Amino acid sequence: MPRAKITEVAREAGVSLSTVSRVMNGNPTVDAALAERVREVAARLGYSANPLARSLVLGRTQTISVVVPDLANPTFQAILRGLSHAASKDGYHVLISDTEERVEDEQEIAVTTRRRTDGVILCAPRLPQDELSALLPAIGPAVVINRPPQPEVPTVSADYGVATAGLIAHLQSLGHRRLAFLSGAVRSASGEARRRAIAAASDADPALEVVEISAGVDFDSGAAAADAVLASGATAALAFNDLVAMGLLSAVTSRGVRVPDDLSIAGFDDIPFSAYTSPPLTTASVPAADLGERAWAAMHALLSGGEPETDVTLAPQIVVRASTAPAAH
Amino acid sequence: MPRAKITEVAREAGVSLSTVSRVMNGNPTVDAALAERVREVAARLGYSANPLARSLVLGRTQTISVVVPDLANPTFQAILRGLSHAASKDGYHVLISDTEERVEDEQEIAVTTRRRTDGVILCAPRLPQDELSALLPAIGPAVVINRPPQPEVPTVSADYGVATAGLIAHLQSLGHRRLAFLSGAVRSASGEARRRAIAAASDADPALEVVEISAGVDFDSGAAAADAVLASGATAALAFNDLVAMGLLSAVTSRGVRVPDDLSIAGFDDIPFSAYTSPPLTTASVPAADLGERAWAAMHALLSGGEPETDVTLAPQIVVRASTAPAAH
DNA sequence: CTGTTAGCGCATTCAA
DNA sequence: TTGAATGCGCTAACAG
Repeated sequence: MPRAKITEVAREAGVSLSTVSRVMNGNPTVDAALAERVREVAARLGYSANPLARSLVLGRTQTISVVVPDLANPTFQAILRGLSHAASKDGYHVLISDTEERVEDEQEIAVTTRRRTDGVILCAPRLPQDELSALLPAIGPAVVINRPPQPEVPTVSADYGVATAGLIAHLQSLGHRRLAFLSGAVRSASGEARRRAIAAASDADPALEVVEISAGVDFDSGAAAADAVLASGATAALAFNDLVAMGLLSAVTSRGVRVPDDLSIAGFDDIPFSAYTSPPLTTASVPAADLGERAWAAMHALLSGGEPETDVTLAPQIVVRASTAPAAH
Repeated sequence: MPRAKITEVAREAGVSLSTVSRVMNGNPTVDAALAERVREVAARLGYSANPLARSLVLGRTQTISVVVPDLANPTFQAILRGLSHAASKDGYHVLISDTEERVEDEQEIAVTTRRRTDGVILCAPRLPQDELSALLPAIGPAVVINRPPQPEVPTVSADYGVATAGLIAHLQSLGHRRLAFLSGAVRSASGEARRRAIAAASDADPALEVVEISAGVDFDSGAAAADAVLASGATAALAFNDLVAMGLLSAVTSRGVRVPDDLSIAGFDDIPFSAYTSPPLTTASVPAADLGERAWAAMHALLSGGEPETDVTLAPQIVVRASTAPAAH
């Protein structure tokens, strides 16, 4: 597919290539008739400027990078979808990088991908803060998703703290006093937020007991934690996310434990299927697609010299479904 | 982040920029000692070649485009994941375009994104064949997913025909004689394959009756078709995909119909959640991530002058779970 | 083996 | 208003 170049259009239209360039970029300082002729020729030749050459000379690519830790995770899928949708509405393209949970590669991947784009939107929940701090200046403009506020860099996050508090309050109102918390990824940012909220709730109500059980972030690790949850004597479990909750739900059910009669289970995220488990899952609904959209909005502001909102926080909504019920006495 | 350029490295190392270029590209015709010095300086300055400039001069970007109709669809998510993983292993980046089901924009989106990359992998199940034929030459190298074999262009597909046949055979062996088929997207390629397989099965067994009920491709359209399915008198339903099956399952269950006792339901795809509905869904498991990987393999071959497999077909596997059972007498 | 030169395709000074 | 140069940063002929 040999595409027409600007010189051919210029020659065909009998003008210089600068004139063609001006016309194509809508520069009004071109004689109307001439401009029309150029447009005609360009249309006839199917010409449009080579984006690569344009990128090189203009110093911008109209493309941004999105770095996610795991494309298999429904939450990141939703973030990506919201992001992609919003960016394309503004005429931007999206280059995607899946780090596949290799935290040790995250920095290099981010830096590498950044060189091909105008900025990076980073989902790196497990990257240590000091490394993040070191990375950010190297990849700016950047927007960070689901991390605490960062200096100089806009942040867009769901508030896992209030989500946790809300879920705990819900469980307490149901009479639960002993909770199992399936902590997910070690040292993840949102994990810390959950932990702090739990500590606060414990402080506020001495009758509340929360036993932390370490688990992973996916379905299987939820299932694997079933015995530990059952052994803990908790009447309700707070899972790190819906995937974990579903794994736990599946595993305890197959052990003959009835949910929510014998054990209440709540998750985080409200991924698409959470409404259709049996019983449907009580969860804190994280507006992931919105997160993606807001992240783009911040990036767009950065890219166009505007003032981005610095630290956007979206409050998850507690969605009570059927996996939580009053504590058995 | 002003990055070091090749001229600075050259100056700093006291050599010409071509020497630096040679060293950076591993050209062996450079004196070992000199090369070492250059590498040292490059490392010290944190230099690496600007990919944009490289792309312009080399005529390749090390990036490919993936065009999907809907990023919210688990199947395309899985394809994308497999693709992204495979491509990144080969040092390629992935630019993603979600056409958001706007078939009328698919061609322009594909052409536009193609200009920024070295090729496009196209998921466009609903694009009419004549438009596809017209599009393909304009975006080559291209690989097409889930469409019939195309001239000149490698194709990677799941065989929805054998999947349909397998599911029907399964249902027949269970004693079902009257099936409801929830046809999904009008004029989709895989839809045609399903339809042909149904026709073949009907021809082969006159006792088999299949009533086609038109529905969409998502959960809601499955739910919306519930009444029609129930009214059809079918003892089993074949849904266009798992999403539709789940919608149907949910809706009929809430109407007091027991699945699978009163009605058997089967889907297509085996999306991650299909194993966890209640009852778990019988479905034809489409290896979506593999599809993505194979599509990349074909593209990679195209890009490196190799011979791609022309028409890869992956056979879905019938996964019998609990949503199908013997027909009630 | 190394340096010089010429583009890749375009936007943008600067003159005219 | 238009055209002729210059350069974005790099690779690859071509000489030496």
